[in-house]
Amino acid sequence: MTERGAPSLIDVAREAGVSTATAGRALGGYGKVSQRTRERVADAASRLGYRTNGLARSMITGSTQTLGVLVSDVSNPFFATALRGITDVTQQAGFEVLLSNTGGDADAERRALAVMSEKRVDGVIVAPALPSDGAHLARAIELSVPVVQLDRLASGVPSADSVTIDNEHAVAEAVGHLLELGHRRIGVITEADGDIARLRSGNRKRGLLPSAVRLRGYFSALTEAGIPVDESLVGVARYDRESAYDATTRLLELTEPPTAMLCTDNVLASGAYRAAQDKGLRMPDDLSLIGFDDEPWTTLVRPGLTIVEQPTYELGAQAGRQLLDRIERGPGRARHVQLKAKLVARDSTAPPG
Amino acid sequence: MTERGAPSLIDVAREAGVSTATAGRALGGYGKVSQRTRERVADAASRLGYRTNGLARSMITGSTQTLGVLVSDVSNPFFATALRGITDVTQQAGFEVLLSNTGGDADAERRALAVMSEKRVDGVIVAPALPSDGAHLARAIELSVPVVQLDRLASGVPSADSVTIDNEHAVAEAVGHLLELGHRRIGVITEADGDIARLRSGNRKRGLLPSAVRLRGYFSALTEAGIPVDESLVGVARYDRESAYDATTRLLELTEPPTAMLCTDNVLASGAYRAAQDKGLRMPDDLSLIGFDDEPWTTLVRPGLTIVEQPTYELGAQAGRQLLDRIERGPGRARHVQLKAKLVARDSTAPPG
DNA sequence: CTGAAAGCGCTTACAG
DNA sequence: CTGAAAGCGCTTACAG
Repeated sequence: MTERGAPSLIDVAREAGVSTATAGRALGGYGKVSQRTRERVADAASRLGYRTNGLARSMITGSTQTLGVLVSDVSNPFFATALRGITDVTQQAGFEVLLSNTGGDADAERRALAVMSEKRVDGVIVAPALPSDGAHLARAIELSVPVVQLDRLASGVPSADSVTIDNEHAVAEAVGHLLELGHRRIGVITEADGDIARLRSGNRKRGLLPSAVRLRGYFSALTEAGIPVDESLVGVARYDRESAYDATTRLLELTEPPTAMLCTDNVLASGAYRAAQDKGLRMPDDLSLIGFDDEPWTTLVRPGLTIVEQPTYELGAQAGRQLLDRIERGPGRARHVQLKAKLVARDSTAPPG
Repeated sequence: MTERGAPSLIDVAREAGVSTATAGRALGGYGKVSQRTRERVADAASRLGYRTNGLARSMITGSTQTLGVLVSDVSNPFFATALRGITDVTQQAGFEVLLSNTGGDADAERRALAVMSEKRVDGVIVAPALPSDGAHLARAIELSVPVVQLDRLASGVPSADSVTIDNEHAVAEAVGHLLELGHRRIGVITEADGDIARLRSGNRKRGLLPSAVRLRGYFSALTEAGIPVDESLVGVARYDRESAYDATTRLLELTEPPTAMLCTDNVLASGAYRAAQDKGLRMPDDLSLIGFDDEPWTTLVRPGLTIVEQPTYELGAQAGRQLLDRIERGPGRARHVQLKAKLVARDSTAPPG
């Protein structure tokens, strides 16, 4: 947008009768300028309708005051809320946010990261689409673009900061709640793909989607309670409502259906809730259900949904703070912040009927 | 992020044994280069780990391939979904999106617009926080930053394109639906502030928030049906669930309460729905309710909520297309696209009990 | 406090 | 097809 005849610092300097260096200092708030010339320059600038060219400035200062945010889908309430947390914190500090939707596609994420890097963002917050491969993130850090991971940890990026929730603990609490109520056949709806057997045996913290970490939490909570895991109670869905609906229906049609179910995510929970409704089940008598995330609908439905409440906004805000901090301090030992999620018991859970 | 020792085009050129002009042409995909040198330059670039400096490029080409988006709150599902529409269309065309939350504050919007303008965005999509004053938008257009208005029309910006829905028609349909069912005492929950009397008499299309336009639609639909407007049935709320809850409760406690209600927005609708539930009213027998926007919860609750369905994603996508188009074509007569909203009747509306 | 000059890293006419 | 030179609009040492 270098429009025809947009005034430059040269024009302002001439109008004010000073050098461009002085004009720049007066307008940019750096260096020393006398009160008088500052005013004279300001007047000249406003007379000419001068706007600083941020591109030129950034090229010299090495800072664009711009941050990149990479998520799979802003229209997902989880990311929308986290994003609000990010922007509130970073705008406050004078940074703008460049947003990219990856659609959960690792290649799209790589490309977007490259573009942001060419645009010289000062740092990046990313919810890695494919946590198992963080090579592109590691490369960004090498090029001295600070990276903060949000909601999930990629493997192969030892030096990237992160903000996540304690998923294992959160799920343990949820399963514990159901166990206390007396449930023994507890199902789970999850988008975790891949090899369940390996997931059960493994114990790495990185490289997994939250759904997978939560699924593992489910396995270990049951195991610790001495309840053998029944894989027919694991309903794997794609990441959408419809698929969760189908997976739930399948579980409910088992000859020995679960008396309670846990969903590893809010999108899946809404599909599951609907499926239970359509099946004609009364919650919590016929089925206890636990979802994730405290969205408005969870208290609007009857019964109100028992959920694992994530501090979603705070997750984003914290990621923003960490990135600002990292930009200020420069490279260093990675800091991993883990926020607590907590169970909010409502009316969709009760002892098995 | 001009990190120490990041290779520049000069380094690549030297490594490849060509001039920087040639290196630039080979890497940037402009001008003519022979196959052989193109390869040689590409090799040199990858050997050095070269990344184009987009800042320098933009300064010369006059284009940043970046668009600004200004909304009040990304965590509002309406804006989140519209934003997804915007980014899908514009990323596809090679543009990135700079996002700013104004919190509905006109000053914040002005500041954010100024910053984006300094960062030399190629254009801007904005849902004006204060439609009654579009002076800053007009100024942006003068500086040749194309502006597309989303969801609402500011006054004083004759040359800005826009994408909105036909609110008057949408509301007329909703009210018509209730009238057909036999309702005569129809309330409304709205965030429209200001002077209701003036709103009723006026007929300008610009300068109003969607809520206000919808409220006016409600007035005229009733008037056309020969039903006198009862201002005690107009529940004015701030823009949040709690306030909508209170406003709804107030209407329901009238000695002659409405038999049906319309909410001018999804946030307000969720507050109203809850209020009706808490009041112990059975919908639709005791009260018919209509909301806005087809959000997941509206089909999860019982009864399912009758709504005015906006093409939210498409609203954003269309705004994106229009902005791209405007950037390509340059200034010209403003184009105003109006999308249709449609009534989706579900179970929250029925004849008065 | 102020200015002349150099330079950030590219692309663009202009020649060849 | 390729190169030398100018220039985009700023900020930054370096002198004064």
